[in-house]
Amino acid sequence: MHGSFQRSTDSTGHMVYNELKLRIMNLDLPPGASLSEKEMALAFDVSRTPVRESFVRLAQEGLVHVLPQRGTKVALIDPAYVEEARFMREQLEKAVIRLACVSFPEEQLLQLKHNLMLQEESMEKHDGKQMFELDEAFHRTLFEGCQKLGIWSVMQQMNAHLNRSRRLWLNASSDWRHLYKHHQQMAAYIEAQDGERAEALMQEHLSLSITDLEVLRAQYSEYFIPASSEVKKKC
Amino acid sequence: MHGSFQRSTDSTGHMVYNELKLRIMNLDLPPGASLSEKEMALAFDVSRTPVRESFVRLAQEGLVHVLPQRGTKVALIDPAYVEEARFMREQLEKAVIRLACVSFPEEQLLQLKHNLMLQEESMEKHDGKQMFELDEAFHRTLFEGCQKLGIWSVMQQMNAHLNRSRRLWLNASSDWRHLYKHHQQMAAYIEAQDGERAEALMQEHLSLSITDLEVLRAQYSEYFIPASSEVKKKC
DNA sequence: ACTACCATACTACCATACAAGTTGATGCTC
DNA sequence: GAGCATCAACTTGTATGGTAGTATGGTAGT
Repeated sequence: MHGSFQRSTDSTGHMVYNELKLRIMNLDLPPGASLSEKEMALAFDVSRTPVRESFVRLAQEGLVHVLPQRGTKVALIDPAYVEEARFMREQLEKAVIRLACVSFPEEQLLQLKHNLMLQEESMEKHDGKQMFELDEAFHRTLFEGCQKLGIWSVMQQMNAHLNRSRRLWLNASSDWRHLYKHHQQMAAYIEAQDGERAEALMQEHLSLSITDLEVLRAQYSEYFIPASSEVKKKC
Repeated sequence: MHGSFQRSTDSTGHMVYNELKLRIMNLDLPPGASLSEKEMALAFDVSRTPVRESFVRLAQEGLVHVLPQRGTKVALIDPAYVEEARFMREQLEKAVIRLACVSFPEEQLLQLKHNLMLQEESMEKHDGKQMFELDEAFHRTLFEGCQKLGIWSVMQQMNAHLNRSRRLWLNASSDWRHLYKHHQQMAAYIEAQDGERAEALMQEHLSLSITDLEVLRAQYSEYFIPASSEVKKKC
């Protein structure tokens, strides 16, 4: 899904797409930033065509908004979508970890444990960026072990809003050790096949994702869509 | 999401995209069918550029597969994805109808009842196509009432595989009256705020989606990805 | 009859040129 | 000076030509 099956580095178009997506998710291209086909074409030293292609892809994922004859902007973070994404993850991850507690392949279990080791290292180095990526990888492995990678893929799309706000959150302070302990215990519950406790833990774990959303909205107001109900979302 | 916020009929590219997507979901363009930028450009009497754009969009949604320098084909239905989509819908729709039983706007409730009336009419006319669309609209309204339309949108992407197989199913025989009764009872449970029964009913309702999947696979084998584990999916 | 090879007719990909619309500033009119 | 028209500098949208890679079918050689 999402073209993920195709080599991502094949064509120029895919390279530009991957690069832009990376920058957007890293907030290197902040929400609301103006893009331009021509400008990007110059920066990447390619023609407008592959750049335009990547814009189409990104627009399809809701990461940018193309305003005909007016310009292309990085999509603002929509608080409504952030909550929806959190809700979606909660339901799906609870169901998945329950499956994992019934049966989970050895290979992915080892991968989880290896991931946990790397998380320890990252915490010691206070490497927030890597910690974020390991967190992603951990949850992804859960879906992989349950043969639900397709669901993970489409979830990532809605996560575009949630993850960017989490990215802001980690810039502030984040209690990584707390999340790490959760992950560690999840792996233990899976091995012990304790679905009940695992599901409850997952719910608690994901609740932390947006606890401080209102704080973030106040601090980085220019990155979010105004809550006003009369303002259309397509800005 | 999915560019749904933009006028769908504005540019030539969007028109081509919408038209192709419609034909694919209606199985008018069957799984495995070969497309061609040039051919489509001639058929729609436009240049290759907007056609190419639409291919990129469709590829991003997993509806077509673009093989560089080889051609573009309508994606085969992946049985694994069909099951994943069913699982995903089950989890999310169960959660949503539970929310609906706590609080549900009057406007959407009326919409549900109106939809049910139309379903009766369609059944009398034995109009399977319209019945299918009304079914879609019914479930969509549930999400709308719970302010979870974003989730509905991304779910539609994974549903591309599930819905096409359901489309095959309705070509055979389908017990629409059974599904209608389910829908009717759901509305009743929502009004009575009986979340427990509503969730159970939803689970039963969605289980019917793929009961005969194996039969379909046998009957329309050329539309599905071979189950063989050694064959790569990217064909 | 069979195989290796090569020409041809496709394909998607990229670059470029042109068209159409929006925005904002500038200068003119009142 | 305030307001309006006009124009210039952007933007994305579309059309087209050329390029490289692939599959196919016919042909020459065995």
